[in-house]
Amino acid sequence: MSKYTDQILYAVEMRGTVTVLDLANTLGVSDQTIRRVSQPLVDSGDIKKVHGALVSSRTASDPPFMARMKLNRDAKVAIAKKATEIIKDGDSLAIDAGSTSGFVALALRARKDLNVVTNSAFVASTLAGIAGNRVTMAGNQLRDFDGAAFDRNAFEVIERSKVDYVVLSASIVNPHRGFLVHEQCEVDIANAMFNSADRSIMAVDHSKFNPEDKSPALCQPPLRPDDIVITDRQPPVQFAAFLSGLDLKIA
Amino acid sequence: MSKYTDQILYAVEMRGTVTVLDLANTLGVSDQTIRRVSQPLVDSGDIKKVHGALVSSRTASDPPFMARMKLNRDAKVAIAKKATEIIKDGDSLAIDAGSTSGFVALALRARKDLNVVTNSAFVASTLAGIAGNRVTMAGNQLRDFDGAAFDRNAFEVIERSKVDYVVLSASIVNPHRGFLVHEQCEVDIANAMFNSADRSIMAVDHSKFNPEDKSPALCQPPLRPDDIVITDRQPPVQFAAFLSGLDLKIA
DNA sequence: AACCAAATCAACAAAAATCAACAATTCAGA
DNA sequence: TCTGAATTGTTGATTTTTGTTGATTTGGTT
Repeated sequence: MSKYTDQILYAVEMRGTVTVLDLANTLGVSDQTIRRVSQPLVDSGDIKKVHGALVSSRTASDPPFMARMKLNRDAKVAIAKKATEIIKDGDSLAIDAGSTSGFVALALRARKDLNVVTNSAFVASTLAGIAGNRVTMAGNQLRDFDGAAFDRNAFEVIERSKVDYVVLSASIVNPHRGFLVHEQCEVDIANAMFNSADRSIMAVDHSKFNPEDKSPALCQPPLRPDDIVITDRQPPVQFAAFLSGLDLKIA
Repeated sequence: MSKYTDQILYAVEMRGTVTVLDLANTLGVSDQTIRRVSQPLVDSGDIKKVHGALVSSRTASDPPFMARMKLNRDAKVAIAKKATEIIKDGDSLAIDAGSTSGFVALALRARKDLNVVTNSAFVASTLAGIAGNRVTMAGNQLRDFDGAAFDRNAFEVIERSKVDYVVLSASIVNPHRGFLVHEQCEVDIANAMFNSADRSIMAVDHSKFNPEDKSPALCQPPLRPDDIVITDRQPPVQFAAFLSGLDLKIA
């Protein structure tokens, strides 16, 4: 039993399977430590081990929300880690329902005493597990494919909140139109969160920076000066003007 | 017993695990003091100690959510599987926030087009991922250790629902008093769900059938004739009278 | 079969946590 | 004010854990 045991068990149960390197990254320790600490868990049959990863010894047929989170996983993990360097214990924050935000929520399990309001059931259940956190789920009716709520209750709850940070995500970044998503309801929630927050953190991986992309999309609220943009690679030069004045962090 | 004992106990119970240095920091004393003061607590078994941290050793009646998910896992998996034989695609159901219910939710990922209302963020995010499901999260304010909601919104949402089945769980089964849980708010939610449902499914593993257990507890709503009880072993003979008239299924 | 990259393992050095002993501090009661 | 018990911080020795390095194994590919 080590101080990492609980977190390893949680990650394995939650995701069905986690690579050793992934765990090492999120817990901020070396891969060797993960191997050492997980050895007793494997011996006692709590979890199983395959080459490269730890897997839940439960019936191996339930990769929940995380399955969809495979895309650009490394980039998102890095971005999420960066976000935890900004957010401190005890901070209050709103988190949207994007997949990158899901990784931020997982990484934020390393923080404590957080005040969280989110419209994503995944984010809510991820962070509610940490004793000391106060988590508020905004909304009742969940969208089927990602468990996010966009009903009236969601807006009411968000609008009566006041938070230090809002963590937002985007599907596309366009040098002229800004951060874009596909659904109006997502923009509306983002706006409500944005207005409740002192400062915004926009988390987008490099694949979203596509100057050519002309697909129809809707604009997220324009960021304020000194709002934070976290990404995993230096964005193309076309975005220089658009990003000037923002606090760009490369994970 | 020192002036810090309460604070240490509180911190450990709240957070599940706290590093010694962390505690020293927040209490404004040296690490050595924390070790000295926590030593008697460790000796008396109130908390446990690992290298670098103190961890909660809460007894089986009230462990953190994820720990409970490990307890009697095989039994719960079997029970959950049985539940999926009763519940068909397209059914509507309410699910409470017990740990056995968490397994039922995982097993129900094999069903589709379900209408689900639950006050557990874990259950909600588990089932929201399935295309075709309509999932409603009842409640906004989540309890920290298991992500369950018991606020007014939870009751409002449940009370305006109408479902085929309610999946309930219990902490103890007593031959005279019935199915018991520890918190009044859990009973209240169970009652609300019970009243919204045509038929109840009570999911309890064999370890809960303890005729001796006298620990204080509150009664779940009394089941109606032909309501279903799923468990993993034939209950002791003392329960025969209590279970008569119910539809007992052994997984 | 041979090859490569990634993962694992073993072993040692570095870092962190623990423990024991002692000095400094607090504070109640004479 | 003084005394002595109890508590706390500090120091250095000891133990445990962790990171790193390099050799070895594994899984997959040509």
